[in-house]
Amino acid sequence: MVALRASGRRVSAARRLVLEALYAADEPLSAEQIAGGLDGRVPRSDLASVYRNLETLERLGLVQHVHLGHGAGLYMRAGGGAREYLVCDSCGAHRTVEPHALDGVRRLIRADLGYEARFSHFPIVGLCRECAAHRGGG
Amino acid sequence: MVALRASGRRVSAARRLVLEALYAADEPLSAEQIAGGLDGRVPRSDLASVYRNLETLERLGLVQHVHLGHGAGLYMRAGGGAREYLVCDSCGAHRTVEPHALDGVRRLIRADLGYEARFSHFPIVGLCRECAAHRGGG
DNA sequence: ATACTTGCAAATGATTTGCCAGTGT
DNA sequence: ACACTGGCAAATCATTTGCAAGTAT
Repeated sequence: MVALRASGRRVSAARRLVLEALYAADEPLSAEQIAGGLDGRVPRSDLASVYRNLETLERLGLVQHVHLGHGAGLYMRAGGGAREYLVCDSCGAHRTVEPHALDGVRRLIRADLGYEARFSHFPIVGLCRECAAHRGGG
Repeated sequence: MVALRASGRRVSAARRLVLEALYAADEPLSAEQIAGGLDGRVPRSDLASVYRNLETLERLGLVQHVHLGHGAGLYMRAGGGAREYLVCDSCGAHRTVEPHALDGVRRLIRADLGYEARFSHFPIVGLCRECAAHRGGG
């Protein structure tokens, strides 16, 4: 909230709603879930406003989003609670890992390719151990 | 084409168009580019048909697609000519690498996380060497 | 001849934009 | 008071689907 005020933006009810939803969730949420419109509930904020606010908050570095597959983007708080994702191409399962679990991988990518890799926007896609065992290379 | 016939599908002009476009291109193409409708040209095949054919060809393993950012999916031939992608979050540049350039990374991911990673559907996103040098961690 | 395919139109899903009324500071 | 915001409707973009007519085998 401080960051919002500092940037000259206002702290409105709709923005509170977005931030509270993201801080309460232990999974990344779609814009529609954040609006409150899923599970047959009546949306507590307009979808368009949610998207606008997510964009604002993302620009301020308070929020980030991932694309786990072909569906809607999923939003989560940035910083402390952020996770990185692995999704299985075969069974569709997705699993989160703490950022430091990928530190070695990032280091190797930096050494091999000169890239400072982030796995926060797109997940690492592949075969999980079980599916790889069952189907081999795919 | 052989694979098409073998699967009971037909070899139509529209399918030839898709495959020829993908084999001729040295960059992955959007469905719209494949249809021929970009650059003010008149499409030579309907977009819906292109999408249907891309899906068919992808299911047969002849084609694959990537999402380099938020825009349309980009299609390329699978197998021999396929590349993997690195995109820079900061300058937007994207660069392709031969699949084996990521073998070491894949090996490490297998060892650390038990995943058989593929970087063919989503790129590795991060900061390229230049942007990392200019802006640090981001 | 028959099942697979196409083009065209309309539907869908996600996200964005225009506009005017409402509200935080 | 005034610029920033929210809600609502309509627009946009990428992709999918229904259907009748066309075509590869």
